[in-house]
Amino acid sequence: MNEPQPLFRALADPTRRDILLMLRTEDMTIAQVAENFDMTRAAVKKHLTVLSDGGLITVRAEGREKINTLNPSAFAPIKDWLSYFDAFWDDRLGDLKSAIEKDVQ
Amino acid sequence: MNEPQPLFRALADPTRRDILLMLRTEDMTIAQVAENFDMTRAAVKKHLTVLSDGGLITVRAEGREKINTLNPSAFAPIKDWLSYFDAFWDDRLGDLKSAIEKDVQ
DNA sequence: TAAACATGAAACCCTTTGGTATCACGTGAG
DNA sequence: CTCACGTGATACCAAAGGGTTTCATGTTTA
Repeated sequence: MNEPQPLFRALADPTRRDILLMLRTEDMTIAQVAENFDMTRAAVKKHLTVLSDGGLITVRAEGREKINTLNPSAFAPIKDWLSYFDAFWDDRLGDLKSAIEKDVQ
Repeated sequence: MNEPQPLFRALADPTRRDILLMLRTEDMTIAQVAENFDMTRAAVKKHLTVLSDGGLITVRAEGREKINTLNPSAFAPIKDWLSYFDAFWDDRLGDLKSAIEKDVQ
């Protein structure tokens, strides 16, 4: 449970990763985000939906505009997943240590 | 340069993420990996190719077998990319600090 | 109220992707 | 040498993805 799939999916596209980088410095409307890309507002809106599905952004209405805000805490599951491979490092270092010790004898 | 796209792409599929987790404990042939999934060996081979393109595994021939080995150092670019959002945290905390100080006056 | 504006949503198109089945090829064991 | 075995590669298929166009809806503003 707590499926990280929508999160990994959201990060798999370079346009979406660029959007996230943009949103670090300021919240933006859909139109503002779209200004920075050579594609239609509709296409950008689709990307924003995927980012929202992944929990990476939150959207709030402000009059007729929708303000998109970065939600950096959503990166946690990815960091957690990556940490599985930190343990791997420890194991390998352990193996190396054992091998060396065995070799010394 | 040093495009992380093949890396993000490789991690976007749950089957490929599971393969990586398997390879933490031991190197495996294609057939061995395929035993753990309900799909053909050809399909698994495709996933392994994507993982190799992303630099996440290395493959060596051993007789008529191909041994797939995890390459955990390949995760570095993802960690680097994620660190862009650690800086964001610092910025926001700075903003909060400024807001509080202003509020106190 | 009427018109401009920001967005939502659906239909459609082409490409990519995850999967299959099939056949060819190098390697190992009788 | 033969034949089974592990793999590589290709053609093929259905579904998903990224994009466009078009139209509908709610919100300002003149």
